[in-house]
Amino acid sequence: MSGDAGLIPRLPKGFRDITAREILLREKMIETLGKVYRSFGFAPLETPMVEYLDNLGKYLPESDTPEGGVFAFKDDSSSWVALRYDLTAPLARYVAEHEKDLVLPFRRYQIGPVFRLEKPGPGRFREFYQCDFDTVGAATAAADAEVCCVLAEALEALGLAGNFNVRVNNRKILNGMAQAAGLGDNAESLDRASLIVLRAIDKLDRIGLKGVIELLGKGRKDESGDFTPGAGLSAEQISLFEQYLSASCDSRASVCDTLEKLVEKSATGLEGIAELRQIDEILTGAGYLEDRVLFDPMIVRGLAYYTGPVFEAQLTFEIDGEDGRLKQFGSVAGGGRYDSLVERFLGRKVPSTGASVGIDRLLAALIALKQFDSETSQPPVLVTAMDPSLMKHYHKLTNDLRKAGIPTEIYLGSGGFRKQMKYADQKNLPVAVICGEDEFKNGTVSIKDLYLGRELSKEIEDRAEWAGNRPAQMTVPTNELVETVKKILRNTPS
RNA sequence: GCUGAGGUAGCUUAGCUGGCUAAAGCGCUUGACUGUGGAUCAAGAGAUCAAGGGUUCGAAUCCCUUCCUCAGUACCA
Repeated sequence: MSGDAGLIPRLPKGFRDITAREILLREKMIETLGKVYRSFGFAPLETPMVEYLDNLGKYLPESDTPEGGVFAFKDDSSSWVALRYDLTAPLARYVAEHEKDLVLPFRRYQIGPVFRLEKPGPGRFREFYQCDFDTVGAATAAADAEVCCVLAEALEALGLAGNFNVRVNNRKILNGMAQAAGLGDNAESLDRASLIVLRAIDKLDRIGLKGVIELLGKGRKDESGDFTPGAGLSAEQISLFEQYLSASCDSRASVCDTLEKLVEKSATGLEGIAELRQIDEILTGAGYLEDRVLFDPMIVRGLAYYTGPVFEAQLTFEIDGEDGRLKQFGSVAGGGRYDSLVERFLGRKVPSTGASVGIDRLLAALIALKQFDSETSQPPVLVTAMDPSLMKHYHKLTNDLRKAGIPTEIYLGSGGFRKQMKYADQKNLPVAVICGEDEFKNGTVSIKDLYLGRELSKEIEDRAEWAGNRPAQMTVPTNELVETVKKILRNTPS
């Protein structure tokens, strides 16, 4: 808020700076996820952050201006380009463009930032990381089942075993319900009422059964007084959906049985059930039981391009929010089958399925679980610069430590020795190496264990004892520097 | 997008029925301590009270506009 030069430094809305600790944790996560993806045969791919707007499918039909939700601009030839808003649309472009060279089914994973021009919220930013994996050109339920396996393995590799479940539903069943209720009999495009119904079901966990039923009927007014118009269904139609909504997710088989009765009049719906049964069979055979993968009729997942099974991974624990309230993490990954995405380019369907892990929320969860806490990188040892004329020597000491694999920095700031110690303390460094005139003359260095010193200071009241007796400090011959520092670091909890 | 609540030193806040030089804690700088972090003590720096306009003799305080933040809600590939 100062801006003395008249220019106010500020970050664009919805973006954030990410600092060391989080970056290191994220890199570790990415490494883990990549390893799991590769173990299933997915190969990494990188596409650029920018694509032509029409390739992403985000343009307004009448004008050539972009639809909301994307960062778009014109390039030097006045073509509209946009920052990618997910990794699936670029994949479709890639597959269509290199169709002839690819061996199908094509498996790839991609990890990187995506951008959405939306209202940011807590934990929701306009730039965030996605870790996608997809299988392109595989139409069978085996490919869908595998997506569930990858998600389960990925979350377990991150140390979340027992703290998550993967939930599966099928868009064909949802569409079948709409048909059974006499809403839209068009399996491809949904009418207005069906849209509202699907959105309402998606909100079940947030607004409750009552809220959903209000949305199926006339509409719903929320706490803030805002009114959302409903689908305007008849009492009869609503009661059909009520049965759907009260379906629990016991065993996968029983979910299929329950839903089958509700959609028995819809061919699409029955198709969806059949697919789920196949997925169940494969998962069960492969040892992915209900403790890891559930069938959940309430999963809807956006409304865009999904054509079959849809997936969502949820964390099942809660943590204390800053305000003391319990906070749920909710969905950390999602995906589904999309058989029509490549069709825009090639004119024929290319059956594809996959999912995306949202790194940022997962990272927050892992931090909350203290999963990674002690594994951040080693903070550096500080070589202090007491006597400027010995700078050469300090660089030599620094180098010796660095060559021994110990991260080491040399003090480069201004100010006296006292300030240097304070610097080391404030940065929470573990060790300070001290070499003044005296040490240098004797061919020694002094090494201070700052961690131990911090502990000792709790007992010491007296300044003379603290400063004068040099607690937690030892002087050794210069050639013992590396060994001594190593020994101290071994005993320092990080 | 809609509804509501807010923006006062780096941070957390007080002041808000208009009235001395806008207050405190934490943090920061310096010294006591000329080669030693913490603790203690002392001194100091730091705020166009979010921005712009209006009412008034006088505005952090009242009114309008914009921006930003927070909560809920809508949309969301």
